Amino acid sequence: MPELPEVETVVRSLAPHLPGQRIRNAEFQRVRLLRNDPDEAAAALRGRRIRSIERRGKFIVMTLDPPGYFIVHLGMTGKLLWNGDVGKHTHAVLTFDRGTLVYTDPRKFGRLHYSEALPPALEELGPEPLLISQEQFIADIKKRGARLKALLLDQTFLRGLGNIYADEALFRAGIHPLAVSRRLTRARLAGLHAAIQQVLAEAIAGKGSSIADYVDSDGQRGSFQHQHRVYRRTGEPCVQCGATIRRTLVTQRGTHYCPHCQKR
DNA sequence: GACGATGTTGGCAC
DNA sequence: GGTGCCAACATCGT
Repeated sequence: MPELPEVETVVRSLAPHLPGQRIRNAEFQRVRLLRNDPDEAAAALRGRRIRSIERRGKFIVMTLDPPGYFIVHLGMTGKLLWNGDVGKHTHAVLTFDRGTLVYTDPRKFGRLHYSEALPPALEELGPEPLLISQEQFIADIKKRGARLKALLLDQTFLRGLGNIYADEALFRAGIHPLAVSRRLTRARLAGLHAAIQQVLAEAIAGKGSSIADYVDSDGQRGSFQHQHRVYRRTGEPCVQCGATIRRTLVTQRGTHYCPHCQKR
């Protein structure tokens, strides 16, 4: 479900509620997505305060006081709901003085993790796409020989892009998803850098894309799905040239592109 | 009812 | 070390 713009939206919707609040109680189901023992995680969280909540790539990091981290990754179908309903797919509930934080995830691809230190997966993330300079971005890509879309999805290369925004950025830059990274010209890579930053900024402004069930912590859907130019538009006309949008597979992921606007 | 698709990523093979 | 494939899971559309 959630890529950078969706996770950013969830974090922004939680920021007014969480910082400063003390965790009165924590309850976890015994499910694979919790990295800890449920009882140990609950015991570790009880009594601690949330000092801050921030996004790192697609991870949500809550810094605690006394020190520690509670880390959430929403996977494909994870939701963090403020005062949300507890249901069949609820795996965790944190109770505060002034509300509850409910984690729900039907497919269980998400991750919940209490940790004393920042886990390696977070340390190994690549740069933030909204912060990386054009020069650095071009230099990094020039070192790699992967197909460009696979590289954009690699979180250790760049943090935060997923299937939707990789397709949308490649379309805006006019680059074929199977293009070999190091063979692209500097000019085209400069265009890709700009396209990534534009599409992410616009998607954040639209509060993310709600394809099926994505919502922020207040249960609000995003609107950016209405601005998608290629993602899930297979068979429809290209908004730029009218050619028929195609779908193929790259790294087992559905990949949408315009065969006329995105030359290899 | 079966089959294939779905916003992710980590582990394994080459 | 870089790259690519598959599995983990539930649900929905054809």
